[in-house]
Amino acid sequence: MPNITLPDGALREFASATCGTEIAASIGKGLAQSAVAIRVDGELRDLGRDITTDARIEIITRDSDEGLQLLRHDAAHVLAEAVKELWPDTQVTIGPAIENGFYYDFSRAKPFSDEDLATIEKRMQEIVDRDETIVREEWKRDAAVDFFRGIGEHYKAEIIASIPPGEPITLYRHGGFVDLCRGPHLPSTGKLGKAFKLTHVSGAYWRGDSNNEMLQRVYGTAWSNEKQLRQYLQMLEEAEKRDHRRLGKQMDLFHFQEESPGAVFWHPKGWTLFQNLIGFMREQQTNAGYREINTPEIVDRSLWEASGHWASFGDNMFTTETPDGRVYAIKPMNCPCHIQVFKQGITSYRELPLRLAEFGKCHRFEPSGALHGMMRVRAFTQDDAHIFCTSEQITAESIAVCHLILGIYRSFGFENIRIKFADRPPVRVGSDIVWDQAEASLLAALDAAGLEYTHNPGEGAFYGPKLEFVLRDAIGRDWQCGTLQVDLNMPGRLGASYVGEDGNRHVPVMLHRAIFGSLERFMGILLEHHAGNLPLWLAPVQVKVLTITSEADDYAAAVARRLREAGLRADTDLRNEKISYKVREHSVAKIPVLFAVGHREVDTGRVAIRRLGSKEQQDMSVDEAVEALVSEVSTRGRGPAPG
RNA sequence: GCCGGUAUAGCUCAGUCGGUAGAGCAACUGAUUUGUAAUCAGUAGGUCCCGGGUUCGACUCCUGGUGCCGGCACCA
Repeated sequence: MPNITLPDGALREFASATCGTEIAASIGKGLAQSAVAIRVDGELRDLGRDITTDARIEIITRDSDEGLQLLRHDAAHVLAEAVKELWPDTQVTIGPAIENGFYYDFSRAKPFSDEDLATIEKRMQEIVDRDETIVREEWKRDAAVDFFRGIGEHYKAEIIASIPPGEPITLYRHGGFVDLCRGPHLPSTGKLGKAFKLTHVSGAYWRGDSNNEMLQRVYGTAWSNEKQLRQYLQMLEEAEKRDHRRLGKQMDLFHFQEESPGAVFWHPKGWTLFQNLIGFMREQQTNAGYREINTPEIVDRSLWEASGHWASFGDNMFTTETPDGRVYAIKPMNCPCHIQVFKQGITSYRELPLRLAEFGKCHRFEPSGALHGMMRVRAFTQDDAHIFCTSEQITAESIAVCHLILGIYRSFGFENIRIKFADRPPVRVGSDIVWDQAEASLLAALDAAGLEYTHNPGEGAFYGPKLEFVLRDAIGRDWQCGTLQVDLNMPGRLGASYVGEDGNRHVPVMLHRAIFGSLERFMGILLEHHAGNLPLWLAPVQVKVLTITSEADDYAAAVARRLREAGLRADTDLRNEKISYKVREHSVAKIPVLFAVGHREVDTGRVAIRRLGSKEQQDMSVDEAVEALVSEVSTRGRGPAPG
């Protein structure tokens, strides 16, 4: 006679063994329909599993985040069932729920085609219509391995064999399909509903290891109702319109071409924007006590051998051999060069922390498949800096860096920044004591700054732990931009030292930090974030003065001159075209401010102002307009104060 | 690098069975002097990604590259 406690504290008594389905039904018809699983004393379970003892429960519905995860997981199983029905000799492997959907990896000789995708989706629909009961079974390990080997599912057998002994093996069966799965699952395939769609196919390595064979992955999206599915597909369409590669063309900012894969050809407007980013960062850094330097782009291989990069990343460096037989690497990073600057002369502890910054152009021979617009390039500009300090100064400097990074991101309109803390990797240099200290310093900085973060175990650099500041592109792909790394290795390796209070030489700690990370990547994300509608202070062309008749040509030119004299980036459009044509064209080009001038404005000394994205017009004197814009630009990016 | 897809005018894209290519926009010329998201007419524009092959003939078929796109792996 189990007593069941509901989330609101209500107690219900059931005659004998009960189950989630029965409990949900006893509460209400709606709940019974939207129920997908049940949490019993904290453990997620199938609705149909018996509950024989007193328990605190919670019904998981398809509308909840957890329910949606289960729905997506079920979609993966139904996908696998469909594929097995259509092509029985295909082997199944794994199929988890992911953000927005699910995938399943299959092993088969022939990759899936787009036509196959449509066929599979249709069959999945049939399986949903069949409403097959999903049955949970507990198996013994060896029996399960034998079973899957027996039916030719060698990947499944391998997975089960690698499950630690003692852990329960559960299989789920629906229709003619059986899969190893921890569960839970929906009661039947019909519960999946119609709100799913297969989206694309791709290759994926077995167990995520590029030494293994490549499997065929099918991706899909799934939602709790069809309205959500429609909204998601619509969001993808909208996101495509703000793809930075498309905006780059539309706004005439940059291009790529075959002769230099992964390298940007900057056009005048794009380069203006690039310089605006650098100018802003330069000002912020100077205020934060950084000093700017510049170091060579081509450096003899011996320095890279000494730093350790030649051994670890030699294959990913561009190199050049000169006629005199020397081999140089085109720098993939600035750190070794910054240490050379630090090493000049003798540094006293009184000079620490010493913050050296560089807008350094780096080249990395990235794998061809990694290239992606401006987000992943082979030639890029880092807003790099290295802070040389004592170990006592790590935490304070780290806090300052975190504040600087977040304040700057906020200036560009980014509010939701994800921070990842990556700690010691299996292969690393330095003693555990030193690592303890480095990791603790970063964590202390995060705590002191009151920042939330996720933990990325084992993902730190070989020389030290790091924080990664991650921004998201238009369609939800994450890109690391800023970074803060504690390096207790390289300064010593390259012979850097300072004279301490005790008169002895000590090896300084080096903090690596970048805020944009790569200016190219940051600009890509910035463009997508604002859909190309850049804030006034960043826009390459801020004001366009449009004439309505040619009578206003001289006046327009004079107004544009006034704007430029006030420090604004302004231009005229004197063409013999209708005003609506000009408004459209410059709106498409994302010019933030349009001034229209005709005979009325000439007579009164005023301008008709139209802001991008608005249909409203404002009438102002030229003086008022210039003042308003100058004042708007001067508050550039200074958003709400941090904290 | 791996799996799949793809490459035609400045841009977006059509092009059937193998018979040397077309549209819209942009550009250019002319007309129009216009009041807030496309005025009209005309002109010009092509190594159909590159190399090799099959063929009387290749944008089209085969083959080897390269770039790009979507993933996977990688990302100091």
